[in-house]
Amino acid sequence: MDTPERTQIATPLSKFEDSPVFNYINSLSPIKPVKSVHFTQTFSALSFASLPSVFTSPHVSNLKDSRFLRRHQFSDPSKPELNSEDAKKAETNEGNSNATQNPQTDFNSNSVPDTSIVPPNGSSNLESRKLSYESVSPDTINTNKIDNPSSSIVPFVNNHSQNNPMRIESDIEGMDSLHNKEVSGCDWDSLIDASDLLNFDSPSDTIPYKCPGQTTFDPKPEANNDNPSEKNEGRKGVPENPVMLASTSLNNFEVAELADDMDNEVGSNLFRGMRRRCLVFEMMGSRRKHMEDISNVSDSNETVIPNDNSLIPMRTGNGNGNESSRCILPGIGLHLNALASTLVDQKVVKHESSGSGGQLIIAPPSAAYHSIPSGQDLVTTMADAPSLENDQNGVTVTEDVSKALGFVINEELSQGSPRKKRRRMEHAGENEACKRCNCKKSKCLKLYCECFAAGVYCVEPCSCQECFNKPIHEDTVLQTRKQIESRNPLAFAPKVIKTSDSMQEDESSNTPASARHKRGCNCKKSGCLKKYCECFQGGVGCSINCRCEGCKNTFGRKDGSEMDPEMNVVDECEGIGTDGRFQKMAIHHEVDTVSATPATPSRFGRQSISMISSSKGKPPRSFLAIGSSSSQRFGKLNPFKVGVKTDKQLQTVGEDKIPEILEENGSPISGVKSCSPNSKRVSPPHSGLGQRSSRKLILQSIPSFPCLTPNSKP
DNA sequence: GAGTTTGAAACT
DNA sequence: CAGTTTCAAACTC
Ligand SMILES: [Zn+2]
Ligand SMILES: [Zn+2]
Ligand SMILES: [Zn+2]
Ligand SMILES: [Zn+2]
Ligand SMILES: [Zn+2]
Ligand SMILES: [Zn+2]
Repeated sequence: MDTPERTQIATPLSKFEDSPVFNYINSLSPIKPVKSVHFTQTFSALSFASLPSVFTSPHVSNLKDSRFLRRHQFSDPSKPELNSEDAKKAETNEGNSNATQNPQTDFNSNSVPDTSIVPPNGSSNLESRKLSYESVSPDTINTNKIDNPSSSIVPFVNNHSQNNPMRIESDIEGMDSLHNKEVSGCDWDSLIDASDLLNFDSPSDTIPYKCPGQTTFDPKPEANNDNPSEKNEGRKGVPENPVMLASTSLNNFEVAELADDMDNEVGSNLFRGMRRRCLVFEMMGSRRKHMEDISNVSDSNETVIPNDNSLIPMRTGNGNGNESSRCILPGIGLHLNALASTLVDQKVVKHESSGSGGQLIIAPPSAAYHSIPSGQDLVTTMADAPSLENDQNGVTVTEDVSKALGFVINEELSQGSPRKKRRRMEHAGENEACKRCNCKKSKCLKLYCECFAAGVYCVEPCSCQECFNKPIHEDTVLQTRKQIESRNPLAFAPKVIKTSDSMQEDESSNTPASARHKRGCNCKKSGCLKKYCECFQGGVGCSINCRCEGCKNTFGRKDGSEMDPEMNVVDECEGIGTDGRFQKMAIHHEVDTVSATPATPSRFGRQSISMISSSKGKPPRSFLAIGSSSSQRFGKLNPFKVGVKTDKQLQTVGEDKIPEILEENGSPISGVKSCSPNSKRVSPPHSGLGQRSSRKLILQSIPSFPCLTPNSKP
């Protein structure tokens, strides 16, 4: 797969010089810059390949693979649609409470309808995936102009490359973010580590849509199926908008949560407006983004209105999303919370720092996201979420959103690691991709259950029996969770944490993979070479905490000998994964480096490689960071909004922080606060790296379920 | 898909 | 905390 993809990319690049399309596009759109930017954003993930080349060719090759993977992931994201739907619903609800209904129901319902779409995706071929890729991200742009995926790609790429340089110089901060994002985009790992924003951005922009597992390749189908239909039915320009929306909504959701907890005030009115913007954004597309970015102009309302309209249609169009929804359902979970918190922090920081310049400041992040819009998006997101929550209907909506978020998050995570997700498809990927647990006796109320362990409710794809891990039994679920947490506060914490022991810091360096399993493994017969080993499954080397016998962990033996991540990756991707599934965590220390300088290709590559993904779309398990404030969320919103990562990737969490959180977090708020401090660190724009890293930390910390839970517990 | 292996989770 | 049982995933065929 990789190879082919690369090939394609290469082709595009070469083409793009010729790119009649490019010219054509330029001529078409008055706002060239925007477009270019737009492309960039959208493409960023896709076009990455091209970008990297700009920076440095060497990495590119390595990155490409990962990038490709990412794309797939992105494209996969049929989920976004769901999000979009949710968003729509939310809006609709505001106006009318039709859509809403039951959160649970929504969950299920969504999943069901969605299904139809999914199947196609699942079956979709790699090629189709590719196409979807192109079509998906490009959608915005393509919609009108590019009919052919391949052609569209080329133009994008071209623009991207050209634009990028421009943007960077001009935008400065924004650029950084963007730039980073792009870079990071290329490597999910980096995203994860480095910037929350990045993560969000990429995922949200392109990616976030389907189930993690499924997603791998599905995207295209979605894009294809959805886009066309949507275009015709809903808005044209927006074919992909749904995705965008979805992502946005996700973001919003998170934000909203935070906002609620932290500051509702901030957003209410503004946010609402913002939120619409976001939608518009998505809908409108890149254009606006560009505009804003470049000119910094704030836009406003126009967009919003269209969005609404579009949104509605979108919702309808969700059909596509439906499939994703299935997958998504599973995903919803704690992850969301974690992400949300992260986002919130970021947002907060932004606001504070930026003040009037907010937009500009925001822009950078957004850049990562879309370009400028992102800033708005963020805001909007916040606003949206809150509004939703506030509104009773909102509850339902919220759930939906959360779901979407969860997915997104998942995807992000998964993406990060996943280079190899693609594989998951294998045969039935589609259906199974989403599949989750298969519990027979635990009633999905014990950690045996992957869904429960991941902090997410069981969904349709689950094959569990006598399942109590459903929204209907929220009380029971929460209660059980508390009990388990009381016994082991870290029970729902990510299994893999970033070890900062020796290092610190940012950049420093560190050893390559400084992540490790929180408890270590106890393998006796697997040699830590199979997924039986949680360390291996998490894509991390064994540590001193491991009591394994005959450890041969390719990610690193207890002491130290680390193997080449690549090897693992390769193996994982193809070799190990017979199934195709491998999950790895992405641990990045220095995404910055990467983003900032392509210079460290090798390192970068390795790191990025470090993560891998799993094949199937199973719930993330504990590896993933789960929703942090589950307790609150559970109480307030949905218990399991947790996002599920697609795979089981592990999330790295800052060890230091985790403990703190656990201890401190008496309440979700506290958790947030803790985050905020981090965010502050991050806030310093100038130090792109630093911020990212800090953000990363935040995320990590947040993710841990424990944070929230701890609160509940004495 | 059924059956086996495996190591974590749960229990004692 | 260790030993045992239970459990569902990972793996094998
Ligand atoms: Zn279960
Ligand atoms: Zn389940
Ligand atoms: Zn279940
Ligand atoms: Zn092991
Ligand atoms: Zn180990
Ligand atoms: Zn080991």
